Amino acid sequence: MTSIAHNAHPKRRTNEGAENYAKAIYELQGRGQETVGTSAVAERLGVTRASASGMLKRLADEGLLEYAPYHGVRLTPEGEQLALEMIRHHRLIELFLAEVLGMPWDRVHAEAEVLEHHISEELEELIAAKLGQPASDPHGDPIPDRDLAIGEDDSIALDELGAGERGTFVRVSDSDAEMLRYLADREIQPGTFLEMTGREPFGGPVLVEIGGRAHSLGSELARSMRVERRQP
Amino acid sequence: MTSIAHNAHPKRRTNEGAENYAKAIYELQGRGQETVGTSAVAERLGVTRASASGMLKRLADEGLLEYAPYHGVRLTPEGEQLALEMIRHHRLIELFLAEVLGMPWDRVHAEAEVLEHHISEELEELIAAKLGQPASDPHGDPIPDRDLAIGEDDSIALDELGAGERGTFVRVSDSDAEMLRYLADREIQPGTFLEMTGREPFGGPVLVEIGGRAHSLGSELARSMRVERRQP
DNA sequence: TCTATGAGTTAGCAATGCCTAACTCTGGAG
DNA sequence: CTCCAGAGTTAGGCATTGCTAACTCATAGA
Repeated sequence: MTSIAHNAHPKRRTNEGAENYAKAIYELQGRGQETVGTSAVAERLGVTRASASGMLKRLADEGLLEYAPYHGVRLTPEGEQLALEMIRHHRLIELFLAEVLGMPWDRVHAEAEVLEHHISEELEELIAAKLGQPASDPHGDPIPDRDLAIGEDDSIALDELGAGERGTFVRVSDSDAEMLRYLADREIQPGTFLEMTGREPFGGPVLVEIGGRAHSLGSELARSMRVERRQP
Repeated sequence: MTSIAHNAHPKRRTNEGAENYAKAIYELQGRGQETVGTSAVAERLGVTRASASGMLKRLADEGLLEYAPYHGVRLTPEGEQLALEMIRHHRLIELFLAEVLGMPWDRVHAEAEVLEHHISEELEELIAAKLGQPASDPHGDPIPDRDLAIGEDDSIALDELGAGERGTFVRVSDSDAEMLRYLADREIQPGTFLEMTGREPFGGPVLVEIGGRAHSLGSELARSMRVERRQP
């Protein structure tokens, strides 16, 4: 008699907490080797400092990060692998939802944020295959490959581009749906060439020309958009 | 300043427990109005009786089921809605994985079991649209429609078919991967016509003819396969 | 150097959901 | 009608992950 529990969830050890923290820390760490503070992690994840502090301590015990009390954390190689795995899931899912199911650009992030923790390795591979092993998601963010290698990012904020300089818009944060809708409405997508024509002072908008049309982009937006400088 | 926590998970109150219990009870209740026992629920979900007992009490407090201590539970209309919502998710996901991503028949169940709790209403609708609002999943199970109405099931177990009777194989439980592989190997799928030619006594195999070929199917399998009797 | 302030931590509690151990109830055999 | 076996429940834990309240630490300004 091979009676099997119909809906048995084998060893569903919920790694979701660790996965979210690892991803948040990875994104906050940036290129540098700087440590990340408890408050920054807490704000990013929308929890209190106390909650983050407790969690960071636990994740350090698990070997996912180096933790110097009162002095911040840094991911260990294992922690970084975990973060990259989640980022790969997230971006593959975003692209899949947009390409295959036609979900609007500004809504894929929220869906991917949940699903990234629940797809199997097999499904990840099927999605990647369906999309032809893509190198970047619909927002222009690079997708780590199967071995979790990720291209170096030499982009700068649009904000940092000098007047008269040209560049290619490469990506934008995927987490602000309003910003994404604004850009989509103006047909500004990753890959677009642009020229910085000038800027208003005192936090005023940035003036760019894209495809022959002049746009005036708010300073907050100009800080979120990443561009690759084009040498003249 | 509309600073937003990047990865904030709004009100992620984990309904997953309730969803799994509701689904299990729905499936155990069958057509009838009989109540379902604590042990049956516990076995189905692979938890102890004590765990199930506590959970049933809590779900009753939440209005998902009627609970008479020592006398079993029955879903309330709200509980049934919840169960049907999960069943719709589950079966749409199974079909989607098989049709769109080419995942093998015997592996879609496990993946759907997890994902069913995590897709948004919007994604559910996009999947249903992509599949053309399908009426049944790859195992032949009916999919509740958008309003959660589900076709009445007048199928019987293959086991109950008399010798010489004919029928259409309509579905099989999706939860035993080995059984599914066995059937797939023999090209026996929902929709196939068959004729019961006889059976061995004392729990022996059932003899059926399918597409001109004779098959001898184990009694456990014959109890899991559902057929619609064909009037001569 | 001293201290206030903000960053960080600890303590104690809550909700979910599972466990084992020990109890009680129900219903059928005698 | 009684009693017992098995079904069901309660009690007491543990792990996860969040919270508030109250504490400590680090450091920059005076």
